[in-house]
Amino acid sequence: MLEAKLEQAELLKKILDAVKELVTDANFDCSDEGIKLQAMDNSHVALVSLNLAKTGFSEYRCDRDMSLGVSLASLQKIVKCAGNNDILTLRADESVDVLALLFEAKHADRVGEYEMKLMDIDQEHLGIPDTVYDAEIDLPATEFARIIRDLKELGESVKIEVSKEGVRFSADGDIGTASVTLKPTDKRGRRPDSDGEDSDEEEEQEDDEDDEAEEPEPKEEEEDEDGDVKPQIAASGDEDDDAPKSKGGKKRKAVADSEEEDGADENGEDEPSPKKVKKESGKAKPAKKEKKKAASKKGKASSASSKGKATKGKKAKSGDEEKSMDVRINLQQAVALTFSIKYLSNFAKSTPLAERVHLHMSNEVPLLVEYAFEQGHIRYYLAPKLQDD
Amino acid sequence: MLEAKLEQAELLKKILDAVKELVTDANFDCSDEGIKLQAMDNSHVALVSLNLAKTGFSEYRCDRDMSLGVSLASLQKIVKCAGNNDILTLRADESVDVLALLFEAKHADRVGEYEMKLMDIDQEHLGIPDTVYDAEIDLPATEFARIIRDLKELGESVKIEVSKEGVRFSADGDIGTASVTLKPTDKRGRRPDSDGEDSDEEEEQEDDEDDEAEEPEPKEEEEDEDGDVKPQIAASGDEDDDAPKSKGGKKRKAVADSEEEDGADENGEDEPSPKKVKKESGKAKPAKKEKKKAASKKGKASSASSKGKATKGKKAKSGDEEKSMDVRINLQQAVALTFSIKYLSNFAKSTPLAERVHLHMSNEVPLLVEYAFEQGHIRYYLAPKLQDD
DNA sequence: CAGGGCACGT
DNA sequence: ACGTGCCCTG
Repeated sequence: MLEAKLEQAELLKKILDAVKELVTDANFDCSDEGIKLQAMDNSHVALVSLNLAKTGFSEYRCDRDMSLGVSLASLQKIVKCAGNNDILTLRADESVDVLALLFEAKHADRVGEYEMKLMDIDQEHLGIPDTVYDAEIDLPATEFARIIRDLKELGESVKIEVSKEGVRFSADGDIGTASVTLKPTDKRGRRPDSDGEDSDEEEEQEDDEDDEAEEPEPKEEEEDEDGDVKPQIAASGDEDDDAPKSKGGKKRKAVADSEEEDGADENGEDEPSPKKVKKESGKAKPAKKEKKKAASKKGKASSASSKGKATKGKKAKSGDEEKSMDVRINLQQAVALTFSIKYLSNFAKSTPLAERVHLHMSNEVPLLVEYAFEQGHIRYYLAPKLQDD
Repeated sequence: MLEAKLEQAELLKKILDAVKELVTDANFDCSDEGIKLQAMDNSHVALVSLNLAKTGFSEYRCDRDMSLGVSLASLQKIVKCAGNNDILTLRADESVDVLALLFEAKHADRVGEYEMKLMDIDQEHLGIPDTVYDAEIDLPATEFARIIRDLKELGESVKIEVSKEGVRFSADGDIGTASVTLKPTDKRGRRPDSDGEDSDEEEEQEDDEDDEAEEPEPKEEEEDEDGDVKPQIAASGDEDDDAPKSKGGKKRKAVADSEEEDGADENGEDEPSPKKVKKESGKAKPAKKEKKKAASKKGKASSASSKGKATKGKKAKSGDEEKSMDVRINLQQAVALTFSIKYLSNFAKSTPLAERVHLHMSNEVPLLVEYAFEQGHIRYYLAPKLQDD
């Protein structure tokens, strides 16, 4: 029996928008860790890996591992029936032949119940090799999307070159050549913008304990970002992509942290309670509600924007890194790889899911493009083209 | 070697939007005067003449005249990769087989470098005959666009009739007939602020100072407007690029005259126009405020205003008249001509480039439609249809 | 001014 | 699916 409650149906909408063109049918693998989806794209060139952590749900229960074979198009049709701010509950029983979806408007008095037939999909669960990446680039997702969109006009392949000086995306085609160069923002983790906001909140220390102090370090905030994070990121990219083991501090903090803290503060409330209100002031999740009214019309927005501000309380750094326009490059070794723009363009459809995107590259190895969000992440892998000239 | 820097990439975007449907490939003729483009439209019916003055660039250098054969579609693709506010630099070396474009975001750290292959286009450089136009109409570009757009729905041809009373655009087709009449705004530039939309040509009875009686002014203004003001309208069309030859002759009235007047305003008048001075003062004072308000509401406004000073550097008043919603008609002789709406509709794509458009007409002679902006202008020429019934 | 949503049309 | 135009918001 699976029962998972998502506070905002919008998340699922965005995920489906992001992935549906790459993958039309896939298994949602549910375990007590959360829900994962892993699949090759239809042309078997790229790999998509979605992870929704248990902690990303306001309620989560999965008695037994189960694989739900879903037609993404069908699921999308149904999910579109939910309001962006509806509370979405997924439910499946042992039979695994049907997925029930429940949409509840926040103000109640409107309930949608849907059932979707499931299908059998034989899933080739390919392990993703552990890789230590030579270059990691952390940039605004919109910037990445823009570059890819632009270059797509001129050619079919992008060459991505990373060096100390910056990242250079280039393409050429019939009409000419193009290149866009991004210079890294100041090396240090310093964020140029006003981090003042985050200060207002409570314990930044808290995260330490969550982290398990795997990395003993004094000034975690900036450090982890620039310094120690990269190995972790790579590590987390292993086959089960988010193995609970030694996950990167950064992600964990952003997600688990907030959740746990939530519970801690209020003694593990799973559901909305009056007290929550108080917490909300500081919390990320709550903030969304506020947003909602504003967002109601727009439909989108809330998550990302609220994140930046609302999240700040906890990991100041996490909030910051999410919102800034910085370009960060972490480089072990210069890298130059060529990829099919078409796929990158598809990956970029995940832009609405996160403020920033992380590119991980090593020569000769598939590129990893990651969009991390509060409840989990989407990762894409794409093998480079051979001719890197 | 050509190197030209445009402060706002947006200008080039707009130009390409405006022209690309009429002309798909054309030579950009670069000289130390600036950059010009002249071409027949694809069906060889209309003529397009673009002029970007050297002074329109924040930096301009052209050692040697050169003709860059450009595919406008390709150029547009590339220019779309620039942000509207990016600084755009065009560069071409002697080889003239490639045009380099550099886009720099104002805040830096993002640089786009593009190269476009050039082509050989044998250009028939047709001289544009000097013409003294019998009728000149100066009206808001949006108004013109609106009329053309509306009439296009009903027929394929527009008849444009200009008389003392105003301009009348009419068309007819299967479903019926249509006509829009614009009455010239009150002589001295009075403008009713209350005009609702551009759509309706308001037949204001504002002959008097209805707007703001606050300004009691001598009648002479009106007359002089009628009498000698028209030259001013012409004046806004700067010295002509298109027909550099013998402007002296017939053109003198429309063009040369205006030039002189320019000077006249500043110092002494070359030609008798005693009232002129007075007129200016009159104009300047009363209506100004109102107009401004109206313009702001429209939203576009500002940009073109600069033209006034850049182009002519005349009085402040000129700036004012540029942004107003006034319709000015300068008439030597009544004119009635018929044109293909399709072309006018294409010309109207230049609307984003300027607040106002100037129509110059004489019987039996091609219509000249001009959009003047800070950095230069675009002119279109279109021969009338024969049946002027 | 830029970005994002939305409805539209190709 | 994608590009476009329009409107609104930050």
